[in-house]
Amino acid sequence: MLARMEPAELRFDHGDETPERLKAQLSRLLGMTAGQTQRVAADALRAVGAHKDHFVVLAALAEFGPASQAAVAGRARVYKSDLVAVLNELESGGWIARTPDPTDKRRNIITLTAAGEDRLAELDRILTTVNAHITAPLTPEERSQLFALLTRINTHLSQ
Amino acid sequence: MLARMEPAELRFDHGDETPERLKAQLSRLLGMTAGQTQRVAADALRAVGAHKDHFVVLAALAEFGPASQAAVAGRARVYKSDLVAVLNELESGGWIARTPDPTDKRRNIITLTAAGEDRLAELDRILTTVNAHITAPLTPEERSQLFALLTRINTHLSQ
DNA sequence: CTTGAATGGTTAGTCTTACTAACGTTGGCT
DNA sequence: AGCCAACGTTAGTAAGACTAACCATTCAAG
Repeated sequence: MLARMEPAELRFDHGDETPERLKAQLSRLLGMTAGQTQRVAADALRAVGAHKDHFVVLAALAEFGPASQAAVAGRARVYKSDLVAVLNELESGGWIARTPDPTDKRRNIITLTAAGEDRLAELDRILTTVNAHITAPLTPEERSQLFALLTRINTHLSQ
Repeated sequence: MLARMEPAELRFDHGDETPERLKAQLSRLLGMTAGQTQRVAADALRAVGAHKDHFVVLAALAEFGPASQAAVAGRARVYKSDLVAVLNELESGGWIARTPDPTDKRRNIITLTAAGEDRLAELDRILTTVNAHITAPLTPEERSQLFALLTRINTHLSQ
């Protein structure tokens, strides 16, 4: 039969081999497709030594300016405990600077460096390509349809 | 500010607090929405002491009949190493039986019990409810639209 | 036949990601 | 002065996805 076990293809439908009940589950289709896209995105970012938190944190800094780690954590939706490692990596890449806040000694001020802006542009470009690849089989209208449908579900499930 | 850190709301758009660049990423929207639905599904299943592999394995047995663990692993898309624990749980619930195959001493034959059919029906009912809840804000046409769009992407990303 | 390769079930372990808890320092409030 | 909350940091948990290796058995090829 087919008992090979490579990294698990996230193909939703394997035809005769897939139980019909599974083919009825939207949450399964959604999960597997999300898994595919995250794999593509993660691979593309890993190829340049980054991962998604790098992008998210750099974007938050670029759009809102220098901020404390707590503020960045809130905007980037990254746990403050996990942010520490991310900032360490970004700092050793020279993409951000971490300086103590003179007006509040508990805080660090995180600032995006010039190199950091370049890095963000690079990651942004990579992810734009990824998104284009993902939605390749869809027309522009279908893409915004999909975006709108997912947004409505997301909003709904956020109460 | 908003530095609260409960289980991370997977809301895609937090308005002013969300960097625009993130709002452009379909893969992020997809991932967060999938995360929401999986959380809802997992919670509902956990409430009756199950998780998604239980459903998937029971469904494979119901639709394809008794089979070896290897065959079940292939159909349910569960790693054979992880299947062991799943079958242990299902067995101690009385939902499946694991008997040695007389014609091939390497194999076990997994059969669904009558109680297992009931269990499958229960889990199926739960997940149907979950899917209805997830897609509550959509019209029936929109649901099949979403299903079709995701299917096309999924197929495309499976090569 | 016999021997080597492949299969089946199992155990163990890795890696990653999401998430929680606690701690020392500092600051705001009264 | 005293207390509580916020800040950054460290450590650790829990679950999921995945790999590797093992033994018993079966299969295929010479």
